[in-house]
Amino acid sequence: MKTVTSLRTESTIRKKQRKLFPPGRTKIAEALKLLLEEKEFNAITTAEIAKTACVTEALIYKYFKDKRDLLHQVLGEYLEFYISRAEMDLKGIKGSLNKLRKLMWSHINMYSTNRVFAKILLLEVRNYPDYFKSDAYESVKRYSKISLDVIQEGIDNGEIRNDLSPLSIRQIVLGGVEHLCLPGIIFNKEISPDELTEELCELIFHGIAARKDPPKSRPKKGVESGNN
Amino acid sequence: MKTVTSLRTESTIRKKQRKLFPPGRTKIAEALKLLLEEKEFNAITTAEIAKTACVTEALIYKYFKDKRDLLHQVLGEYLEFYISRAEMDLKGIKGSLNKLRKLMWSHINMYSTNRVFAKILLLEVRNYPDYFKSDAYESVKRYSKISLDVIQEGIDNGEIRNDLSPLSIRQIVLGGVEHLCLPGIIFNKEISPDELTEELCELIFHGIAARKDPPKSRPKKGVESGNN
Amino acid sequence: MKTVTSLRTESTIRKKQRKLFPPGRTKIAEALKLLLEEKEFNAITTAEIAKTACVTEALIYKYFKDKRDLLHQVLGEYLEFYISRAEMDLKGIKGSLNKLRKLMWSHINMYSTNRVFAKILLLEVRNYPDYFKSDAYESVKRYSKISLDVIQEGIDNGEIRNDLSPLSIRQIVLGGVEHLCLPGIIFNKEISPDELTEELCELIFHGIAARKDPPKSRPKKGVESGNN
Amino acid sequence: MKTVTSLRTESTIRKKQRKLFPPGRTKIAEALKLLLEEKEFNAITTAEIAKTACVTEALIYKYFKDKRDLLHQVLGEYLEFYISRAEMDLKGIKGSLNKLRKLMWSHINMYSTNRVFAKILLLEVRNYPDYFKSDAYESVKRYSKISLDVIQEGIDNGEIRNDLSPLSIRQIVLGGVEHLCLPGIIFNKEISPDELTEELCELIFHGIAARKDPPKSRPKKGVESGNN
DNA sequence: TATGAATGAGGTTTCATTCAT
DNA sequence: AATGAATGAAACCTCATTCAT
Repeated sequence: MKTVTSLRTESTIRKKQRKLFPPGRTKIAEALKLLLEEKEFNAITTAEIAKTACVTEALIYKYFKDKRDLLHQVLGEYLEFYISRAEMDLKGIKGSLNKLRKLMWSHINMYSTNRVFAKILLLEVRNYPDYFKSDAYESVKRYSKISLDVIQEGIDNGEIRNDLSPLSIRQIVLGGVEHLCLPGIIFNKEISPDELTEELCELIFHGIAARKDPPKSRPKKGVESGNN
Repeated sequence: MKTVTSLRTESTIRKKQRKLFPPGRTKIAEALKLLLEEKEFNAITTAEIAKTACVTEALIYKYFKDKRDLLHQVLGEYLEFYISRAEMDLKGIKGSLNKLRKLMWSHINMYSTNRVFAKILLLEVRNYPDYFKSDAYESVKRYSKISLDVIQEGIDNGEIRNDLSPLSIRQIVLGGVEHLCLPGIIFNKEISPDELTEELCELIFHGIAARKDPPKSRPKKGVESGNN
Repeated sequence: MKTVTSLRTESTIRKKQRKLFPPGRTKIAEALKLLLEEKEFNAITTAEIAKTACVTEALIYKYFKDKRDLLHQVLGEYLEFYISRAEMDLKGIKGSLNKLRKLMWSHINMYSTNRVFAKILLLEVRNYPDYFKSDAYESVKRYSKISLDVIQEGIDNGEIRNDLSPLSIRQIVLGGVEHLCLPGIIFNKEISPDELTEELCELIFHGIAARKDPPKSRPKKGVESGNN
Repeated sequence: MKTVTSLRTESTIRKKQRKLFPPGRTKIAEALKLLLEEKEFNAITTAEIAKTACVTEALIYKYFKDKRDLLHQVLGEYLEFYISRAEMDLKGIKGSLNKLRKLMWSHINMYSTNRVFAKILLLEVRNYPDYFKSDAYESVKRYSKISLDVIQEGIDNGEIRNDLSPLSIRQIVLGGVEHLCLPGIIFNKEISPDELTEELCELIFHGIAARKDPPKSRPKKGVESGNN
C-alpha cells in the first residue's frame, strides 16, 4: 500500500524530526503511528507505546502533555507537511476548477497513502473537545482555507457559480472526498485517487441531473451495498 | 433544540418499548441518551448511567452485553424508527430527484432535531470494529439502501445522469449532508434543514461550474465497495 | 467412560429423587452435575445452572440455602448411595484383607465411573470450612468408618499387623487410592479399577521392601482423627 | 508452629528476593502468604493483599499477570527452595530405602512447618487448569522426579521389589504422606514428622499383612504419568 | 411451585500519570 | 535525557441473592 509518495513523505518528516526533536520523542511518535495502523487510539495503552518505542512510559510525559497531546502532535506534523505540499501543488496550475481538482486529487491521495493520518483525522479526533483547542486543529483550518480560497477565486473569476455559498461548496467537496474514501479507510481497502477524483469532479462540477441534451448512456459499475 | 418532530419520535419509541421492554431497560437507554447530550460516550461511565437511570449498574449488564452494546442498541432503535419514516416520506412523491431531495431534507432534519443520534452515528461508532458486527450497522445499511434505490430509479428513468456510479453518487450525497451538518453537530449550533437542503440540492443536482454548455459524457467507475 | 454400573447408579438416584424431590430441585441438581463435568465449581454461575436446568435462578434458592449448599447436597446424595452399596459389597466376603481389597476396588471404581463425584470430593470441597459442617461431611465420615471397621476387624483377627495404628492404615490406604486416581481425574484419563487395585493391594498388603526376613513388631501411634 | 527450619527457609528466600525483586513485589508475595494462613485463596481479595502489603492494588498487576499468577509464583518460590533442599538431603545417605525415608520425612516436615505451602499445594491449585500450565507445576514435577529416581534406584539395586511400577509406588507414597498430613493441615493440628514417617515407612516398606511367608513375584503395570 | 425483575456489594483489572533518581 | 517504581482512581463487570407476584 505504501507508494513512493508516502515513503518520501515519511522520510521527509523523519529528517525534520531528526533535527528538531530528541530521539526519544521521535521514537515515541513513530511507535504511536505504528500502533495506529492496527488499533484504534483508545485501545492503545501508554505501556504499549513505550514498549514499542523502547522507552519508558515516563518519557512520554517528558515530551507530551498527555496521551491525547501525543496524538495531536503526530497529526499536526502530518498536517504541516501536507499544507506545504498543497501550496506547492497549486503552483503553475491555471484555472480555479483545475486547481480544485488538483487539491481533491491530493487530498484523496493523502488518505490513500497515509492511512494512519486518515484514521486520526476522520475517526479519532473529532469526538474530543481537546482537539479543537489543539495546534493540530489550527493546521486543519489552514489546510481547509486553501480550498476555500480557490473556490472564492473561482467565484470571483466566473468559473464557479456565484449563487452558492463558498463555504457550503467547500463542505460538500470535503464531504464527498471523505465519504468516497471512508469505506476504504475503515475496511482497509485500496483507494484509487485517479478514479475517485474523476468521479467526484464530474459530479461536483456538473451535477447529477440529466441534461436536456443528455449524456450518452454508458454501462456503469457500482459497489456492493453499503451506506452509512 | 427538541422540536415537535423529535418529541413525537421519542414518544413513539417509548410506547413500543413499554410493551417490549421491562422498565429497567428503558430507563437505562433513556439515561444514556440524556448523558450523550452532554458528553462523549467514552467519558460516560456505567456508574453515571446507572445513577441517571435510577437503577444499579448490574442491571445494565442484564439487558446489554456491555456498555458499547447499549450504545448500539440505542442507535439501532433510532434507526429502525427513521427507516420506517423514510419509507413513509417517499410515498406520494413524484420524480426521483424530488424523492432524493426529500430524503436529504429528512436526513438533515434528523441530524438537526436529534443531536444524540447524530453524534452516535457520526462520531461515536465508526471507530470501533464491534459496530460493524452490530445489528445497528445492519440497520444503517438498510437505511442507505433507500437512497441508493431512489438514485438507481432516477438513472433508470433518465432523471439522473447514467454515467456516474449510483454508489458514488450516494456517497457524495451523504458526504455532503454530513459535512454540512458536522459543524453544527460538533459545536452545537443550529442546523437549518431547509437552507442546507436547498444549497446541497442546487449543487448536487446542477454542479458548481458556471454554465456555458452541457458537460460531455465521460467514462466513470465507482467506489470499490463498502460503505460508511 | 460410563459403565453399566454408573448408569445404574445414576438412574437409581434419579428414581429416588423423583419420589422425594420436586422436579425443579432435581433439574437443578442434574444441571450442576452436568456443568461440573466441564468446569470447576467456582467457575459455574448460578445463572448457568438455572439456564441449564431450564428454571430461574430464584428457584435455586427455594431448594438450597446457597450455591455451595447445592454442591454439598449433590455430594451427599452420591455418598448415601455409595455407602449403602459399600455395605452390600462386603456381604458374603470372607477375610478382612479380602474385604479391604473389595472396598478399595469399589472406591477406585466409583472414582472411575463417576468423575463428577470424584472431582467434588477430591477437588472442590476440602478448601471450604462450610463443608466440614455439612451433612455431606457426616456421610463421608460414615463412609470412612466402613474401611476403618474392616481394618480393625483384621487386626483383631490377626490378619493385619497389630503394630500399626488402624487410623494411619486407613489414611494411607485412602491416600494411595486417591493418588493413584488423581492423575486420571484431573487430566480426564481412563482409570482401571482392576489394575490399580491389584497394584495397590500388592503394595499395601506386602510392602515394597525386597524380602529377606519378616519385620519386627513395633509400638505405634496414629493420626489424630480426620479423614478425607 | 514455625520452627527454626521454617524460619531459616523464609529468610533464605527473602534474601534472594531482596536481590532479584523490587521491594513492592516482595511485599505483595509476603502479604499473600500471611493472609493464606487465615483464609482460603478465593476468599482473599486483591484489596486485602494490597492493604496488607502496604502497596496499591495496581502494583500487584505490575508484577503478576493476575491474582492466580501471584499464587503460582509464591508456590514456585517455595518449591524451588524445597527442591534444592531435597537434593542436599540425599547427600551422604546410603541405601535407597533410607533415602526414601529421608525424603518422606522432609516432605512431611515441610507440610508440618510451612502450612501455607501445604495448603496451596494440596488445596488451592489442583482445581484450576491454569496451574498445570504454570512454572510452579513444572517445579512440582521436578520435585516428584527426585523420589521417583530414588525408587528406581532401589529397584535397580534390589532393595525394592521389582514387580511394582515405580510410578505407582511413588503415587502411593505421596498419597500416604498427603493423607497422613491432610487432617493436620485442614484442621490446623500439629503434625509430627518423626511419628508419621515411622508409621508410613513401616507400612510402605513392609506391608500390613501379618507375615507368614514372603510374597510371590507378580507382573506389574503402573499409572500413566503425572503426579500431584 | 415458580418466576421476572432487580440489586448490593464488591471483584479484578486497567491505565494514564507522577516522582525521585 | 531517561528510568524504575509506584500510584490514584475508577472502570467495567460479575454474581449470588432477594422479593413481590
